[in-house]
Amino acid sequence: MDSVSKMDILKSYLETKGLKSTSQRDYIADIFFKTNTHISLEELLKKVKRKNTNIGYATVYRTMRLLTECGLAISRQFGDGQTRYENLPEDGHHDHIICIKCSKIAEFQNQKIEQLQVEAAKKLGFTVVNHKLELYGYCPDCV
Amino acid sequence: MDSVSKMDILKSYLETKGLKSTSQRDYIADIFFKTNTHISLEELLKKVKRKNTNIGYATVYRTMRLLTECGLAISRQFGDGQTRYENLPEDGHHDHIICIKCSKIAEFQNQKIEQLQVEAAKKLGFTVVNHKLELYGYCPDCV
DNA sequence: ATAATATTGATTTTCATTTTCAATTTCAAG
DNA sequence: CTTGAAATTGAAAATGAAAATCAATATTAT
Repeated sequence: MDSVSKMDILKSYLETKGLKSTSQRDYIADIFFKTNTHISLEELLKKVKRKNTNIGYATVYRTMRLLTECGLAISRQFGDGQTRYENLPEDGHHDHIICIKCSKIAEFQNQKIEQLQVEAAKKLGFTVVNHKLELYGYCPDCV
Repeated sequence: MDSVSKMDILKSYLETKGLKSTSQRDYIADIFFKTNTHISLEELLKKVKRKNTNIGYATVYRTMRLLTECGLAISRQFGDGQTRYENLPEDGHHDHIICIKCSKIAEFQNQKIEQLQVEAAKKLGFTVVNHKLELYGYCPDCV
């Protein structure tokens, strides 16, 4: 199972840093690994509190920093003043389109674009490993 | 001259919004259009104050919001807690491909990709104003 | 020139993030 | 199974960039 191996990566990271394993960290990480969106700390805390009322904001904050440090989470800022954390997608890649007025984020996939990227890179002698594509504009509500 | 036409775009935008043209806005925009980096408000304010001590932080802030709204600036957050503004490149748009080994940066343009982006956005009801595309991979020397 | 309206800039407010600290928990060694 | 050093927790306070406020000022159409 995927979340198991992610948990193992976390455990290894803690060990090498001389940090301790705690029920709070495990719980927060487990919830996060099951998310599929760009989740903010508030949102994650809310999810966590549903079953575990005692966990505080600071612990979620610190756990997400750890996950980011060991590469299990990607912290992103889309311009709405909130840091959001992205769980590593198990399968495919997606790109983002961000509203420059209300900061709404939509995702899309386009195989043709990915293919053209590889071709454009090849023309310059580059081999593409990874990419980041963000479109900025107006969402349907803000046009 | 390019900065003239950018200034024209700004002027048109102000007009359609019923906003007024002021010496501060013109001055800030002019300075910004000459930048080549990802500049923060603090940095821009500092540049602006060199010749025009009376302009305040708030005005720079508001001017950059305007420039962002009309697509003349791109606001970015790299994770250091500061918003930075990127000036649109003078000679049309280009994307970047970055070598993950030696950090060499090459630029490319691809009209077809841009077109597909607009289409992908339209499917979601978005109107694209600008975009950021970064490819990461190996350059010819590092393959 | 006037009046209506927008802008300015110093300041304050807001709010997400980060730090602090006393109480608690973990874990390796005895 | 203890013990104790060291890390963790969570509530609360501090931080600081971004956004809002407001009286004074500037702009623009008439």
